[in-house]
Amino acid sequence: MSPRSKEMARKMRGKTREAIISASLELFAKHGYSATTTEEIANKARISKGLIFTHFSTKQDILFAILDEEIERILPEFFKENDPRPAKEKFIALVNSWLGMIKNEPLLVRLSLQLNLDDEYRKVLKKKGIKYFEVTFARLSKLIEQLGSDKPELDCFLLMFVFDGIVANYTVAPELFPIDAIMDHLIETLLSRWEKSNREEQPKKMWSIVITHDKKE
Amino acid sequence: MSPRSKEMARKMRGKTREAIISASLELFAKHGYSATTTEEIANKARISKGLIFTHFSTKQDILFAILDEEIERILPEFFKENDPRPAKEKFIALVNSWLGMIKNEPLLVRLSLQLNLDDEYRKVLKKKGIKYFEVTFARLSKLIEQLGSDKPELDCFLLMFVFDGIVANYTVAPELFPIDAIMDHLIETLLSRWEKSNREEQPKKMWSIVITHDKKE
Amino acid sequence: MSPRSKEMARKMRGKTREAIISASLELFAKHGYSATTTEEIANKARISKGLIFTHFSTKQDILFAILDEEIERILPEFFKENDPRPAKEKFIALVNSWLGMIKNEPLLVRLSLQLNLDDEYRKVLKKKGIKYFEVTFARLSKLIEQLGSDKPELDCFLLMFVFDGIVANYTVAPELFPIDAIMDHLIETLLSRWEKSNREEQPKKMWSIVITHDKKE
Amino acid sequence: MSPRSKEMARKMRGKTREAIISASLELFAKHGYSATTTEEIANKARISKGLIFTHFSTKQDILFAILDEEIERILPEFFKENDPRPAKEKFIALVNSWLGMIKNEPLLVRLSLQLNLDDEYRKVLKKKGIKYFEVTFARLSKLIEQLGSDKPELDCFLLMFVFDGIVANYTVAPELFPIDAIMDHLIETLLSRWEKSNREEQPKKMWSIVITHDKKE
DNA sequence: CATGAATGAGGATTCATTCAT
DNA sequence: GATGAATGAATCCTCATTCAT
Repeated sequence: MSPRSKEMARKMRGKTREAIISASLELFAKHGYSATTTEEIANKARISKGLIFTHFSTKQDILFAILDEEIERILPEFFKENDPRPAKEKFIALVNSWLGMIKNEPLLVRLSLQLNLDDEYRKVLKKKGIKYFEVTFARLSKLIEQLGSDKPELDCFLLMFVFDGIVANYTVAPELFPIDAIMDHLIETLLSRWEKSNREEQPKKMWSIVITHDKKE
Repeated sequence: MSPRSKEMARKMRGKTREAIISASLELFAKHGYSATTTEEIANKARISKGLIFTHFSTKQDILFAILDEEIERILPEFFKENDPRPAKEKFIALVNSWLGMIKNEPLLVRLSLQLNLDDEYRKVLKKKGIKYFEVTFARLSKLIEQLGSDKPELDCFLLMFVFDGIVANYTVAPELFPIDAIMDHLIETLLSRWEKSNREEQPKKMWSIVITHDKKE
Repeated sequence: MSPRSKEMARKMRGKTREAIISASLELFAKHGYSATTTEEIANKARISKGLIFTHFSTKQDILFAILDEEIERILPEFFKENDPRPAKEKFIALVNSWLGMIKNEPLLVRLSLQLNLDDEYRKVLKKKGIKYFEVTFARLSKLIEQLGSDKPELDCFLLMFVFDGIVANYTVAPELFPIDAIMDHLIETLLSRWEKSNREEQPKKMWSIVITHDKKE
Repeated sequence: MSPRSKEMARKMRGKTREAIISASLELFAKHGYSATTTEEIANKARISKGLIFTHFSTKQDILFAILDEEIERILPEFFKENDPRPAKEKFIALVNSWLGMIKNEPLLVRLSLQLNLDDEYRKVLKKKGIKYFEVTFARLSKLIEQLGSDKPELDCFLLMFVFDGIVANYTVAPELFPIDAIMDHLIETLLSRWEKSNREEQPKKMWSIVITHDKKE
């Protein structure tokens, strides 16, 4: 008799929206954004194709919503300022939260990595995530410096590469990579080096890159 | 047709084929396989759309040809057996050749990483590259062990993650990442640790992962 | 439900119905029937989309209701029989009421003209308005004859063309066309000619159509 | 063996383009732009749906091409300057060419009239046809003045209304309207009036518009 | 071999209409 | 009656692939 209450309607919309985003995230992450069809999204979300477009005006908008909302949801963790703990604890906490993010949101980080490999979407990603990256890099390298590294920026790049490597491998086949042990091992290696590097001489350069041939074009 | 013109034709075909593969590789690597159209390939290769299909029966065949032929072209380097040099030299050579591959064939490794992130193509990739991965992993971890690592497999994973991280970043924006210095730094760190690890006690575990919340669904 | 509330309901229904018809008429007339969506109608009528379909079973039914009810509302004026006034007064009254209709119901006549230009809807229109047209034509040409025209049918066509021309122009940009002056001028011209044509000789044919080229197809 | 010659290819494209434009013109004119589907166009043009979009990037582009190219093709006739003939001949020639246009290009003028009734497309039409209208109006009213009319602008409007009325009726049912006779009659009426108006007094105003009721809203 | 016009299945998006509340 | 979420057929448009030349 009475119309569906506003409250109810809003709840329905929210639920559907969630379903679309969740289905899209999984499909985008696993099959790629371009290769995912709106029909697949509708099927996975168990809704009709048309309903998608009452929530998002284009397929691309779903992607942007994921980036905006989901990444927003993930990031705050990295921005805790005024952490009073000693550098080492903060460093370990940061690494932990990073690794935790990969474990908790494998689809999101997998999608991010994919988009980062795409000339078109890397720009979008950069715009949305730029502060995150810069702040993280700045904070992390400062922490590393406080921990005794003589080359904090190189160590910082190294960590970030390792994280991307983990994303590239663990998120697609978690059972194959003992990432906790690997990270344990890396962190121990780094911390022990940094502790020593205060007292010790750096070793000489022991190797160098040899480019065997140049890529024609 | 005289034999000569037949040969000419083959050479032309070879050239066209090369052009298609080269154009496709670049486009696939930069915009993704799905997002690349055959028209874009034809334009970049400066041929007509139809000609593509006298060389490849489907778009997917171009991708497979890239994987088969190009990856084949890159890999042999890693399979030199019976290298008489000492372990450290061999290790450094291997790392070098790996890094060289990234620098020489950024498009190829970028594409490989992309495909690895795709549920469908990862299988294809695995089929084609499986021996490469296993052999490399086995050989590398053995080398690492010989160099004194007490956890050669973890170190090996670490190195492979770093390489994927380099691919994920350097191949899309080479100017931003001083990968030589970073690798230098990593190798030094590892080698110096391995050298010491024979004599020294391992540090206690200093950290651990804490998963803050589980992903619903 | 008490009779009173039933009546209320009918009144409400009537109001909603009116709102739908009024909104539809404006949108159909300005953007075309096909280009108008039910959502636009609902928005303009300030009701929900679903409510439209408790009053009309299809979008086309709204159009038919407009044609049936609104045109019905407009037409009776033209059918006053037994008007005892002299022919000239009746003629002027008819022209006046016609012009008044264009001014009072620009949307309705604009929509009618549009539908008349559409092969599919012209039939519908014809069915609904056929008597109107025939009766008007018959009556008007008879009046014109009484006023002294030697070619009452041609004059009648002429008048009807002018009216359509007015609809085609005035209803979309009323500020640009001084239709009163134009009609004044036309009526004077016609009346003065008819008055004279009783006494005078008709002029010879002074011109003729030359079709310069036929449309290929 | 050899590829289709450029010449040949261009001819094919041109033919297909013509077919699309011709089919679209007919369908747009008869069923309306919005109500015409690309599938109908393809069917009528006897081509596949996809081929349409190698010639026009959107359905709207077909419409614009029709307006640009076809109207361009029709108009020059009206712009012959420096016609040395006397005013009356020029006037009759202009009316003739106008009527000829309606007879030769009924679809085009019918479509134009339709678009003129649409708020959105009237703007487009105005932009494309603006000079045509202004120039025609200016020239025609000047001619009419030379022919002795004391109200050349009103007569000019009148003529243009009649033409729109002809378009609105003749183009949809040519068999019903003896437009040659009607125009004959109109032109005679006008010419004879203009000839007399030099000598005679104007008749008094014999009628006036009475608006019976104002449109609500 | 080479071209590019042509095809048609498939993908994104729209929209009249239905339905649970 | 009233709402607006939901549906799915229809529509516009894309693109891998074919084919006549």
